[in-house]
Amino acid sequence: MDPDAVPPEKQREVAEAVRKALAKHGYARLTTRKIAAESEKSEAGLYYYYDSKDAMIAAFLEVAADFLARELAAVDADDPEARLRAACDRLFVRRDDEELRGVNVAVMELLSHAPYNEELREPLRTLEANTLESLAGILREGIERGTFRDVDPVGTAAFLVAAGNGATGFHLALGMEEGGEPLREQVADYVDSLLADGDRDRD
Amino acid sequence: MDPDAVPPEKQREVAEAVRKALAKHGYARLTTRKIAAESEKSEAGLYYYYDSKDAMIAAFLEVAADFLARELAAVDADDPEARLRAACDRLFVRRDDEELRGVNVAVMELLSHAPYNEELREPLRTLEANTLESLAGILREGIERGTFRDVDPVGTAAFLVAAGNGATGFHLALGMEEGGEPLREQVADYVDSLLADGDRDRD
DNA sequence: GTCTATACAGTGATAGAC
DNA sequence: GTCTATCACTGTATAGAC
Repeated sequence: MDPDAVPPEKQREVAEAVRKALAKHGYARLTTRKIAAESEKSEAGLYYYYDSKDAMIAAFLEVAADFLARELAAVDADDPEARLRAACDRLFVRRDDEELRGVNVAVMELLSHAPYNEELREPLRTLEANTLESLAGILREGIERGTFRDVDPVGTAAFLVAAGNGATGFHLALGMEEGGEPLREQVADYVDSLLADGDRDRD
Repeated sequence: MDPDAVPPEKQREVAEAVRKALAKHGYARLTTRKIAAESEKSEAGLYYYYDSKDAMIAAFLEVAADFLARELAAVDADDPEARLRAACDRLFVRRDDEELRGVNVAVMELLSHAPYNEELREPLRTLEANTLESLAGILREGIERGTFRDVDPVGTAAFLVAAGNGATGFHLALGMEEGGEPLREQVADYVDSLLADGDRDRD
């Protein structure tokens, strides 16, 4: 079936099953059987809506991207500095947040496999590009208002996204505890370094 | 066979075959047949030295960790700032470096799968811990000498490692071009922000 | 639409010849 | 030590009943 023809309710169901299966087994060990086990449907039932396993995963990525975009957009502070800090807070996922943790690690595994899987590459790019653009937008506004120094908004946003993704691998996937609760201090420090000179207070 | 009993020459051969196979197919699609195809041996030949596919991958990780550790230690500048910049240069792999690119993306994929694979977790932790300790050592020395501000060496090193890993996923695996050649400007800027106040020059 | 049953290819790993 | 042949199993995807 054409992915766009799948009823939204069914897409959400499949995406949720894929999410649970990924959190339990990881992408490299993901099978259609395991997806079905997390769903109300049988394997064949899943194939009624999706033509392949990859299509099911792509459906999950689409839902995840929407979710993340909504979360980043929901920060309603007016101050660009506060908005950037809130966005970072969301990007650097806490160890105890079971659900986000599973999703973020799964996205990292899919992302690392993107060079070998054309079908998943585009949805992953979209997800990352959304996040990047959210941060870049906040930075752009802050630069205009004089809150931030005159940095490259997109490059700086990319640096933060990369650090967030890497922290997911380092702290959540590998379980490395170095640097305490995922780099919150370092991120705060980095955001400090972006502030316009007048606004900066460092001890 | 006990992994420690494998002759070093044979381990290097298998590790090299695993590296090539990973670069071509990624971890999720890695098979013992594909490893054998990149080696001079047959599948059964590989099993003479290693008891399982995971053991072959662990052998690759061990070799990769040694290689990376040697490269980071080889930076022979005396100045901590120069050493940190050289280490970052190595951590943020360039798009055109085919070989390192393959290795780094492969390590990222394995790392993201670590929660689901006990056998690979420890070698991966060792690899990352080595890198972390290299950077932390440089930072510690620089702080003592007054080159760097009094930051947390391990936390700061973790932030840099995370950013480097994330950049691998973002730029090398996904092929996102945002921020130009993998974040070199942003990294340089971040290192600037670590310099002790007296040493800093910003425009 | 959803199921059970199944086709058919490929998987990790082993046996046994050389 | 290294090979060819092979095993038992699991993988994705489809057929056809309901």
